[in-house]
Amino acid sequence: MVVSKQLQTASRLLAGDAFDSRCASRPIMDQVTTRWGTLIIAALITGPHRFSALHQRVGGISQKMLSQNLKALVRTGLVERTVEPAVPPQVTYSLTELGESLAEPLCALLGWFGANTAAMVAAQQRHDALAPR
Amino acid sequence: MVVSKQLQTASRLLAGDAFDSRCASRPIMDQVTTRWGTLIIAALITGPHRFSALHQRVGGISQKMLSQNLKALVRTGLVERTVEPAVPPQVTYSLTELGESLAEPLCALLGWFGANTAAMVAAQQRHDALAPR
DNA sequence: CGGAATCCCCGTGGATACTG
DNA sequence: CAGTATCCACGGGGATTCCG
Repeated sequence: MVVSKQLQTASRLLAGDAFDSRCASRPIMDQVTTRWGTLIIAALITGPHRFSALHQRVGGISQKMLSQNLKALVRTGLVERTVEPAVPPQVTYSLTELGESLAEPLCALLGWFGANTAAMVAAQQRHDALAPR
Repeated sequence: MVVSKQLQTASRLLAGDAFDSRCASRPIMDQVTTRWGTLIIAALITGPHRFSALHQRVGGISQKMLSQNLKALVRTGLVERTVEPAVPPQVTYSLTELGESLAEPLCALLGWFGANTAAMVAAQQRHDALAPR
């Protein structure tokens, strides 16, 4: 494979990092790559969203998980929370610069999933057919 | 932002997909982006690995989780399991072509984490300093 | 509207021990 | 060596209710 060349170098950069269980990136990675983190970031790419807008957009998430994840993302500096004093209260979430820079590779990943999900589902079915029960 | 242009189009491709809670990609994404999935794939980029090698390399993972994740990844068609008849038994795991194509965007993401973890940790500390307790 | 708080359940995931 | 099996604890995460 041609790609493996670049990939090997890329992975070596991480060898002493991400694979170490006591690495600082672990908890952060967990937070972002967790089920909802990815989708929330992705949802914010198109621009600022209000709480309820996100709630609808992400689909399937509970308010609890949404607010929880948002808080964590704000803390990590990926998302910015903006409160506009008004009645009723109006809160807007948007990506910080850091968050936008994350969105790039993240989008690539999501794009890959969009393109290859069908193949993977097929693989699963093939696999299940061979190993009944 | 200049990037937001491309990102918007990219995310729109997913709008009807990944954000729908009943989308087929959800469970698969969960499986890959789960805590260990990412690292296992990444570990396999440098080439085939045996079970125990992976166990050491990933660092912090239990055999249970490793074998469990590997089984799932094999089922999804991302990883191939090769048994060489020998005593003692010798099993090797390697990426399939599909798995390698996934590794590309995944590596980009891991690379981003490697480069930006420091900034995020700093952001967290800043945040925590402001909100005592 | 945008959450915080409480309750509760079930799955994830670790430790340990056993098998082929 | 490469797993599988069993037990068990913790916390992720959903539903509901209440607050500013």
